[in-house]
Amino acid sequence: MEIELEKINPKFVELFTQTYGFTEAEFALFLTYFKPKTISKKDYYLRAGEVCKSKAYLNKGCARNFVLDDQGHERILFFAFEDWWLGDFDSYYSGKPGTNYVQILEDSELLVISKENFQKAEKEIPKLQQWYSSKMLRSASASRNRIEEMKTLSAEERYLKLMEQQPHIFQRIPLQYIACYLNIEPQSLSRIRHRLTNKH
Amino acid sequence: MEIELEKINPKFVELFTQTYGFTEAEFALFLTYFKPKTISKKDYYLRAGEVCKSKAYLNKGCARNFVLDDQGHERILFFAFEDWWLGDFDSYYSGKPGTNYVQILEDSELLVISKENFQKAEKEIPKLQQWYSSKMLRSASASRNRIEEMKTLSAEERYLKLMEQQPHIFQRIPLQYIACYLNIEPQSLSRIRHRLTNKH
DNA sequence: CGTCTATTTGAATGTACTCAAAAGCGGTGG
DNA sequence: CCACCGCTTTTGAGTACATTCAAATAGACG
Repeated sequence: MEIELEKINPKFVELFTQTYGFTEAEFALFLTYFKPKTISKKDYYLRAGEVCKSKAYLNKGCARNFVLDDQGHERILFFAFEDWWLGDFDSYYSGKPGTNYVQILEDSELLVISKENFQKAEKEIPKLQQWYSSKMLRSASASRNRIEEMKTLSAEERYLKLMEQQPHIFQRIPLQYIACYLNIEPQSLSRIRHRLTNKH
Repeated sequence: MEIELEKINPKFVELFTQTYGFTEAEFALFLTYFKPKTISKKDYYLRAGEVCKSKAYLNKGCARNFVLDDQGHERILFFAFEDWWLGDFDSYYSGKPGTNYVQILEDSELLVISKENFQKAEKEIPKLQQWYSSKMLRSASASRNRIEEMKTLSAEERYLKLMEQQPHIFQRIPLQYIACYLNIEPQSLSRIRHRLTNKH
């Protein structure tokens, strides 16, 4: 199955051709390693217990990445939108069954590249390594920042910060999931929102 | 200044010669890039605002890595002991001034390697890259796990988990710092400990 | 011994929680 | 188009955990 260039998010093309300087030939080769895949709302790209054997570029749609805690409650680690990559980092690199669920929240289009194909691509296009080691760095750095936020901020402050930094989330994600992401009970989030709107 | 092999933590030697298969010559070369440094209790290896231009192996002693939050309160990210590496990851890789303080808690011996020397070493000993990309992975993974803990566990549970997983910390680190690390007020930690000892 | 810091104890407060139920919203089928 | 069902969000009441402010006690160091 061929991937049609017109249907690909321009950011994808830009990332590899501009930022990482792929030649046209390299980019075309790189693309051949991907397979398009569509997943419907509420279905899963990945479940805990599975080994994550591919990276998936989220071309269109959105998803949530969560784990289950000891009591079986969902804990949302992050939401993914267009131009994000889906997967379970730890499982992908360790080759062991992972703990992450990736559930699709809107009918989505993915570009999936298997681990084998990615490794081939890496050998043929060494620039690829720069891309993912910088991605790794940013991911580690983002994790550290999120720890800080969870430790430092009150529920209300976490809500306000999210509103300020990623207001688009509120356009597409149900409040209950946002509450879970912020580690607030849905009832409490509702009260916080009530309090804030009545303040002014 | 030469580094005396006998004074180096055997784990350091083992890591590079065994785990990463450095030849004797490679290891000897690698060592020449390091400079020993001693820092006294309460002094700093690194302060916020400085650019982190080196990696430091903590050969002996211990340290705490912290940042200041918006209100100027210290937030301890982790403690470092023998066989850890000190620095500000983000600043090191970005080349920009960092946010981390690294304060020495016991008179310590470091082996310091500058960014330039490390880059030289990388070129001469390609195996080195494997080492730090796997270090990066583990660090990112550890960060994600800590997010989970902070979100999921109560103050008492966080305390008990630390007691179970890293009891040695309590031998060397003042309770106030442990409280800060666990994101608990020192008074609350004291009460938790009181409650738990009286339970039995 | 005196000073400074760390730890403990006391009392009052508040934030976010739990349990419970009502209201709102969206989709489906009659 | 309306009625019903399921799911999301809001509202209410009571509770618990950890906090703050304040002060006492204990420990470390010169």
